[in-house]
Amino acid sequence: MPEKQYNHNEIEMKWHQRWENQPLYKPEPGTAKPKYYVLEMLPYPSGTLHVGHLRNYAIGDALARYKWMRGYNVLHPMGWDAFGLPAENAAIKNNRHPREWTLENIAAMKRQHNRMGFSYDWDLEVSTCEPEYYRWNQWFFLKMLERGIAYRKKALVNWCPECATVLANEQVVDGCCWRHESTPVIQRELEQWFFRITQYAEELLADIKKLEGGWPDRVLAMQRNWIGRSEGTEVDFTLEGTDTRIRVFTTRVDTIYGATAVIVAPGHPLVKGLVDEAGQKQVKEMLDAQARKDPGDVLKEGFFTGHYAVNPYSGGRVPVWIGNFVLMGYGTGAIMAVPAHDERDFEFCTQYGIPVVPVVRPVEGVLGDGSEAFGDDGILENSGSFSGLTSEEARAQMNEHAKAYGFGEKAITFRIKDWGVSRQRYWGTPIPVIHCPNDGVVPVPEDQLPVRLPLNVSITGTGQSPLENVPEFLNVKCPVCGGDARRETDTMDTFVDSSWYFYRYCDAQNSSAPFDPAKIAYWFPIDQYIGGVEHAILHLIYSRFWTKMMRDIGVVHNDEPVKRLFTQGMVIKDGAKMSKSKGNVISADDVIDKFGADTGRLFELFAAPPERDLDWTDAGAEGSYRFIGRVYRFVTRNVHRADRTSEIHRSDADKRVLRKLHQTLKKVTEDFETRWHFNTSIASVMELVNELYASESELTPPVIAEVLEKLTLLLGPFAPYVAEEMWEEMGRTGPVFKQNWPEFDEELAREEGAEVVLQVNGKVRSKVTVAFGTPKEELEKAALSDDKMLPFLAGKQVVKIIVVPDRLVNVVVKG
RNA sequence: GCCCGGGUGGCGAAAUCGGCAGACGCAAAGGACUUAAAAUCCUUUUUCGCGCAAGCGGAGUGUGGGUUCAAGUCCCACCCCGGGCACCA
Repeated sequence: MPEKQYNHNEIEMKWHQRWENQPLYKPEPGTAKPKYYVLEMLPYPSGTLHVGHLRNYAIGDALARYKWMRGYNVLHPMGWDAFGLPAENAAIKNNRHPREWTLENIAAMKRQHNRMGFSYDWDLEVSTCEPEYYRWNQWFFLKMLERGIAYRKKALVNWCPECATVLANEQVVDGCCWRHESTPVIQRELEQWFFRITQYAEELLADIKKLEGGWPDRVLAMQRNWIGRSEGTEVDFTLEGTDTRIRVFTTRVDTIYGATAVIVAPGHPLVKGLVDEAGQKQVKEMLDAQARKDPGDVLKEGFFTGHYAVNPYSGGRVPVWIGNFVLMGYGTGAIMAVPAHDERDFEFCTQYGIPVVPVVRPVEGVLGDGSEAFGDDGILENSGSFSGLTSEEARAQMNEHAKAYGFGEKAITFRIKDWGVSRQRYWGTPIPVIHCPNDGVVPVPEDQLPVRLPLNVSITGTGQSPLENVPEFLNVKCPVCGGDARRETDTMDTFVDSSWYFYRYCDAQNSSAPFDPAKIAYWFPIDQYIGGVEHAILHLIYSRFWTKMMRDIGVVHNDEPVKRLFTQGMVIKDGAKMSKSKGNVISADDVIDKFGADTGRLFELFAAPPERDLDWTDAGAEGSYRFIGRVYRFVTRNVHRADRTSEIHRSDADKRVLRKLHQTLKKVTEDFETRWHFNTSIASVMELVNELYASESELTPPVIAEVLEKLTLLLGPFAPYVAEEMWEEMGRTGPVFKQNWPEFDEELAREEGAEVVLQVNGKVRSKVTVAFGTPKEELEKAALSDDKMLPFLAGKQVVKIIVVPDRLVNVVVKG
């Protein structure tokens, strides 16, 4: 029978058409099978998928298919995050309504994903731009409002002039908006909605322990860093001649006798009362400069207020300064300056002639001899009754002291701040409250949810929320008093959407609750989440918070949403990250047209281990294409020879091929179970195919039958279209991923004999093949009498012989 | 500055527990098939030295030390690249 040439288009279109519009598989809740929830991070519908996305899904889908073949009950859903800004921008540009634009793009992306051959259950599709999704965002909002987790306050917030909206701290990158990397963020004082994520800071930090092993260390380190817990002391300095207290936060209360100034942030509430008009001006300039947060070194600047404060421990009198390097958003917004023991304070104080007073002597050395290092602990001196204590003892005692005398206490400070969720955009879930002149902030009653976005809105991109201009939306009756009231026009950050979308997947059609808790209890936590590292402190910290919040509300029972996280590497082109501005984006569509989805997927798994960055090269992809063609031709020209029932004794080639086959099965299975180094899995399948080509003519029918079947199953998770086609060529029916994963036979996989390396002083000189388990003495004897070994042993004294059975003999000689 | 990764042929990489460094692929060169080209198949390919050759020998995993019979792998110090955080008191 002649071989068939591999034509990716023909094969993929045929199966694509058969599979389209029907779920490839459906999860079966309630079976005895173990469950496996695998999920890739969801894309937003910009309409272009590139090979970076393809890689993300290729990893997830290979895993889903493998788990399915291993008999797991797999949940592998897909949905769409309707990111606000791209939708709004595109809508403005194309003069379209954002929601229409989004839905259209979602449809296009769905077709693309289908064409890539991914095994999603499309009945579970969730789009976060749908009113039904808004409903449950709003429902959660109201629950949080009841519990004080959602609250409103006037605050200095980050504002991106380009987006014309507020940004969360997590969305400010190098002082600029995360979407507009060259637009500096400015500070504005606005009335805003927040989620009290700080209430969970302690737990978010502590529970990182539960994620260790399942999440990459890098991500956990970033989260720890971001949460930024530090233990210290809050101490009140009294403003001289008044009762006013200036509270400072320090982690080094043991150095307080060396405090030679109190420095407050320019944004500190006390500043107004401390400085004159000229000073106010300076403060304002400082604030603006601080808001720009220019990356790099900012010069420390400040000025003396003319006031003094009293150190509660020493009774000493220190000047009160205003300093641009003190941040209102951290600690208490005021510090004590200890120039002898803090590098930053030193820099500031020496500049303005503020004295430097060392009070902690290093364990070795004399105080004031220059040996005291800035940050180091030591022994206290010149510190009143605390002198002589170690820094650690002193901190403990001084904390007690402050508490006893009522001027301070031990304090824990976090770097993470509450999550500002207000956005002045059209897009996003409307915040479900009403402002009434009589009743204040009134929640929208639950039975009136969802508050929908109006469709007759004009998107101008001028910066003001477009909702302000829609009277039908804006003007409502107060649910309490029935009088005229105003609807809230802020919408929620779309990171709210992505914080819990994976819960909704478990019960996507539920119209009476966000989801059925019983279904969550079955599927959660997510067994494997796959995505880019760029969400380490955005999406991944928000969704951890959201899970804990939902647990406290009582709708879920798990503490963490994701058991294992995998962060795949980026796809690089010509040494640079793909981006539109560089013009080096490889679109997934182009790859599929040229090489096919199978080749694209296979190459991306083969070219590098999945966690590492990977260089896209067309030449490399061609190699994977050739490989698929090589397999396909082998299968089609040999399929007629396959005969499982014929009884022919095995040739040497049979034995070789069977051994290689079972070694490959073992290797691929182990890679799936442990490391996910699919590059080596695929390399071993290539080795198998090379062996098949070398032995082709000598193979007997039963071995051909076994090898064709198992080779096809092996390729199923990586190249599903061609696997399906070959399965059909073999006269088999039913989707490949519904077959059982082929088990390997340890006996067949074993080499006939052990190849033992013979070394002299650690250098390989010869090799011998022996039966497995050959005793040490015999190996020694073989080594000492081996032809190639003899020249290196002649005239030398044998000092020692190391024997590792079945592996190696090392003869150590001297002289 | 602090915290994570990483550094191996011309290139992407492999070596999973301290035991043959460079699997597999790309690129390159040569050959077979072909009127020819493409496609395909086969061979060679870390590097240096010796040899007509099969082969033989030396060096080699960022640098310098160390542990060990044996180090890409473990320990110490350093250099370089990538990423994250950074007046966080």
